[in-house]
Amino acid sequence: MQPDVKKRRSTIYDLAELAGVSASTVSAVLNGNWKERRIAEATAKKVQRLANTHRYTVNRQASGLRKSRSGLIGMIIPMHDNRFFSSMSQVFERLARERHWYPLVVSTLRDPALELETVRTLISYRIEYLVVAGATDPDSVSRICQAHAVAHVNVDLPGTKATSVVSDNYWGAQQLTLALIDRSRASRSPKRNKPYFVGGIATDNATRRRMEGFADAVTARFGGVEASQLDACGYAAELAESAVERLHRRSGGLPRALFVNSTIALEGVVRFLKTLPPDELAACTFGCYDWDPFASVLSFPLLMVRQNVEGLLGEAFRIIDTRSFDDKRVIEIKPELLFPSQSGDASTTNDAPRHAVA
Amino acid sequence: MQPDVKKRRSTIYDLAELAGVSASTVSAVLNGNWKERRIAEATAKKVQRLANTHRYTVNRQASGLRKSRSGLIGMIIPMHDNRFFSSMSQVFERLARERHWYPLVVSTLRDPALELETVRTLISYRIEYLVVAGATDPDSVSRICQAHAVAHVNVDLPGTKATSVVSDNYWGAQQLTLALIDRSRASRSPKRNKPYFVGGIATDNATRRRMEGFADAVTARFGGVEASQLDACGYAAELAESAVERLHRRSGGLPRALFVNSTIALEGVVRFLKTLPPDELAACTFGCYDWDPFASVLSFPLLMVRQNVEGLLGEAFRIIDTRSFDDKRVIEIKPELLFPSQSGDASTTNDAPRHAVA
DNA sequence: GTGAAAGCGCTAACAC
DNA sequence: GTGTTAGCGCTTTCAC
Repeated sequence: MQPDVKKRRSTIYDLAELAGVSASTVSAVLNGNWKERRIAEATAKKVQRLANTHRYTVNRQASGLRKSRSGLIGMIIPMHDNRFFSSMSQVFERLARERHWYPLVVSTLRDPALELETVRTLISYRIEYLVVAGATDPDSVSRICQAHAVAHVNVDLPGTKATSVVSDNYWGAQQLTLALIDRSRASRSPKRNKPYFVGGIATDNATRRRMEGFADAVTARFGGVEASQLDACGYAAELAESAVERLHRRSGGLPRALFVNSTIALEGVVRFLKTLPPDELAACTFGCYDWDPFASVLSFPLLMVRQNVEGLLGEAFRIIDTRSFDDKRVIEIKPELLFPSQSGDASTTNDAPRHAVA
Repeated sequence: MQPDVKKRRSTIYDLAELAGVSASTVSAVLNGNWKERRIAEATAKKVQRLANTHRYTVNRQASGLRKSRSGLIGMIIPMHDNRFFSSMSQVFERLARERHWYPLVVSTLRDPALELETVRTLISYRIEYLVVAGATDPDSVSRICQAHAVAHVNVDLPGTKATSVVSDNYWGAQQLTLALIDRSRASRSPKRNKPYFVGGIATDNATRRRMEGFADAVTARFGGVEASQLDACGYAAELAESAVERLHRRSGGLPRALFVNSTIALEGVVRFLKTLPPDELAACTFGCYDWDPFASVLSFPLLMVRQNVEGLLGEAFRIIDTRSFDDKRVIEIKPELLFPSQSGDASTTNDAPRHAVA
């Protein structure tokens, strides 16, 4: 098939024979510990030269087996095709490489069975650490890892059987809400003179914490909050679209401030807003608990909250570095609040479609 | 550290001892080939039970070493944090799993040195196949792979030393341009009565092919095209922003149709468009050679081209499946043209921020 | 119907 | 300054 292929990949034995030395000498040279073994520089040079010309690469299956170390660190995520998790992958790789570990990122599609199977396979490849990000069932993953003595950390979604690092959703929602209120203009209509929250699922931990942050911020500014101000209508764009349409109809206009609980919900909201006359939008201040570079070029100003991916994974690696796996604490990392002027800043760094550049 | 850990992971020898059989029997049972070996059903059952209770998992470093097979298939991409490549990862994983290969996706940050080092490391883990996606230097990667007899395919950016699968940029640009023209309204001003192309870098293969497609489509409809209609101003949003601003000033308004060469350029274009009165936008038909769900909720209709990720990788796997690595052909895959109504369809499936769901 | 033994490629303790 | 040797955990051939 492939041209120029050598029948067999060369091994340290091949090199040893060619160099007229033993395999252990070759091994020492190639592992860089030949000085301790006080191998002659000439021998070392000769072996290195041979390794280069014969394009030798160590077989890490073999060396890993021998050393009972693989050099691998794994991370499972629900999916690659998502802004948040793909930036997790990017940061994870960097942090792993800084530590001379080889990063393995695999998605599990929010399928509990695939999640466990994937973890088992990663373990069978003898990963040394595992980051469990956004898992549907972190505790089952923990059970498997514990049975195989694999150190691990939960990220984004907490579990009870390992240390977890999650976003501080309460704080983020509170800050976003306060900023929205402080930038909004009062309305003469009492129904419209208050902020509203839309999107998400009330039984989700994250949505619940955000609703709490929202409610507390509203109470701090207005002395109270009503149930009708929060509509955890689900994440789908269509649901958010009709939720805001309903709100608009009920209140006779847009409220003074609107807290949208995700970019996907925001898509629906924007679809509805497009049906309104532009000056109506000016009466309302908009915020989104999520970040998207494109959202910053919408026709109205938008406050956004961006999860602190560096912070989340930085903390996860700190736990790994210091081996404090068994605190079983939940560590919260504050997200960032982005104001309209800065919301698009980061977009230039990542999405340039240089993939099609020759 | 971790609680409940057993000091040593169990091996087939442990199971063999517990079951009172030999390691080879255990191996046969766990590999599912005990019927051929005519091992007693009772023995098999007993071994399987023991394997379960002791949470045995095969050591794939060891079995891979012995079988000289790893079960691993690798893919390198420039980065995870990008719509196109993250969806490549997603599709790649699915296609690999369908074939019972374990997928390894690693990013190389468009760093030629990291690219080669990553490939070498993947090879040292004994991947059996490699998909080289969007590489800066595919031919150097090919040389390494060939030296180690690793079968591989280029995707997105072509090379000369292995079969390549790329997007049909010419066709996509041509279709987008024709659709733009046919949906646009004539302008009384001659300067404005023609389509313009903005964004990208003229020396990039992809941009060049798109410019050719654009030019041919314009020529087909208008009988000719002028150099001033194409401005490969670069990918950055700011560059596209000022390019369109310039065009607008020069022509005394927007042209009848505008072809924007990437979503990042589109961001800049939108930023400029926001400075115009809304009715000016109605005079122009907009298209973007790239896809983003958020772009579909902009205040004006937008045609988009989406790369056919399934098609690209489907073809790459077909090449692997049929072992036709050495055609060294460049296979072109047609992208999809999305009209305003359908442009947002796919957004609901992927980006739901369920990552923060408990 | 099952076991013994060799060996995949490498590392590291020990020998000299 | 370098070689010998054992063994990591597994698969597979051959033996009985």
